Amino acid sequence: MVAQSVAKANTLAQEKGLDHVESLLQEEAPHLLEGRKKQERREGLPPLKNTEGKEIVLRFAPNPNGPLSFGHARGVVINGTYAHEHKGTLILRFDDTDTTVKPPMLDAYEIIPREVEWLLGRPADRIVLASDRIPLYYEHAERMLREGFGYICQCPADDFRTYRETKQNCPCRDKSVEMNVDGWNMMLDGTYKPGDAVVRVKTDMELKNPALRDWPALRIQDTQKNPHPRPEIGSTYRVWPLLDFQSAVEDQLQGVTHIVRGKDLMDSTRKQTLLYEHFGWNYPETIYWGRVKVHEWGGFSTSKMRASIENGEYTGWNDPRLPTLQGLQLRGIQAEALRNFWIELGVTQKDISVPLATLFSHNTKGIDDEAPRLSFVRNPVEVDLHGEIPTEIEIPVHPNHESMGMRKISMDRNQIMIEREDAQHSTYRLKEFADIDEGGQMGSISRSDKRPIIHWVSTDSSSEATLTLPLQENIEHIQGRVELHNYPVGTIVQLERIGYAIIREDDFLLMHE
RNA sequence: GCUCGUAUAGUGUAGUGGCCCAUCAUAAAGGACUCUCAUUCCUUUGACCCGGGUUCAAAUCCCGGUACGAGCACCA
Repeated sequence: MVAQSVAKANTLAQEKGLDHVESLLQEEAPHLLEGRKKQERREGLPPLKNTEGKEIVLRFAPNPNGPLSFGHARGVVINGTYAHEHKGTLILRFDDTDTTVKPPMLDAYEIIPREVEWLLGRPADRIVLASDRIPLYYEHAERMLREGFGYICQCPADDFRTYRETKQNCPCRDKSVEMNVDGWNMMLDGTYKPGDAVVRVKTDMELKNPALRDWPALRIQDTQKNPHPRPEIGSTYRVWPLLDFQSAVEDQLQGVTHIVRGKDLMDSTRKQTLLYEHFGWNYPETIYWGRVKVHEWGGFSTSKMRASIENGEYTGWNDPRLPTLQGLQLRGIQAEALRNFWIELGVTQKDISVPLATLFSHNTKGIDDEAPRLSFVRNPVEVDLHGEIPTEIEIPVHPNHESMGMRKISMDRNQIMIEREDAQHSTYRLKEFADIDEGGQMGSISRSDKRPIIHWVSTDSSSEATLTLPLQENIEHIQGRVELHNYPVGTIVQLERIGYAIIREDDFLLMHE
């Protein structure tokens, strides 16, 4: 029956078109047509679930062990954009609870908020430092012990690994509340040394996912040897929460409603959800993104970069070869380009690899209209001109915007410089000036044929200059001549037929084509 | 090994059972405009991982395979 009617409808649609069927339906059963509107392509970020009737709170939580990098920008942009779209709150939280493996960098506490503001065009709504909130985490740890869903484990890490793998309960698991409280105090007062004891969350050793079995929540660090870099914290605390515990408790304390994080933290979500169940809390709505690799950059990590900078491989965090926000900023990448780039990639869980060209194309859109044109001649060759050479030539600053005025070029010496490669041509046209015939003989002022158009500088109106190309591993410097200008350092210009570049103290830094 | 996740044009992305011989961007190729290899505009090329199943109907749901990635740290 159904099959027959559907077949009939389909033939009808094929013969007379879909519109015909629709009009028939319109007459016979208009209610079926509702909600059948052609779906528009979704723009921007996927909608957040579960947003009704509450103030939306998101957070971006980096380890302040260095300035922000390209990858961090995703966290800032996605969380910041969601917060903005929902008129909600963006928290910038420093997860600075490790003083040994990835110790925080003091400067980062100042730098990161500025970088977030640059990237979003507005500051984070609230800044939270985990290291300021240790007593709060202690309170929750104690509650965990008193209510029996946490315990002090004194097994060596290796032993516990075996228990986890073989689904055996660790002997410490059955300690009484009193023993656990005693153990906790011994962790706090220094009786236990780093490695002697940890606080674990009691989950279930039979859990299918080994990562979730009685996971560690707090441990002891030697803060005499490795003090926290913040002077006000220093060696104050010996017991420190691990990420999963600190983050989970802090999200609850801050009223975080939505978490957007990398899918490498999926098991963290599960661990933390188990903890939330113990506490009787509701875990925030969580979405994930996959790994992003940039084709041109290998695997940089903050700690690796820090080491490479310290041993002199790079000039600093703002080295243009580095995928740091500072490096990118120095290369003339606009915050808006970064925002558009990350929003376009969205929040899929796919692991992706993107070419830098995608970022550059966003950047070009933002800078082209305002970038004055300038001629830079690489490997210059002198050419003496003959004929009736005007003493001054005017060229527009920007071909699409007359309002940006003219560049005046003085030709007193009748000598120009062109690129060695262009000098191969026997005849050519000097852009915005005149045709040149063999031997530097000046020809027609108006364009007379299809000879190649090349850029050039007047020897009088140009100066020595260096163009710097930041490549993957090394930096290339090209000597040349640039036409005289008085743009300040930091101006983004377009070097004709080369690409966009940013003016620095001593050179031009090529950004991209 | 155990556990979890993802698979749509070269690269990203839209799509949640009929609107889809599949969207948009970027890249590539060609063209228009232009005294730049820029900008802008136009055109073309190009994809649902494989195999089963469910269904009248599958990119979409289910199962299996394959590939890739992640977690199993007293790092974040």
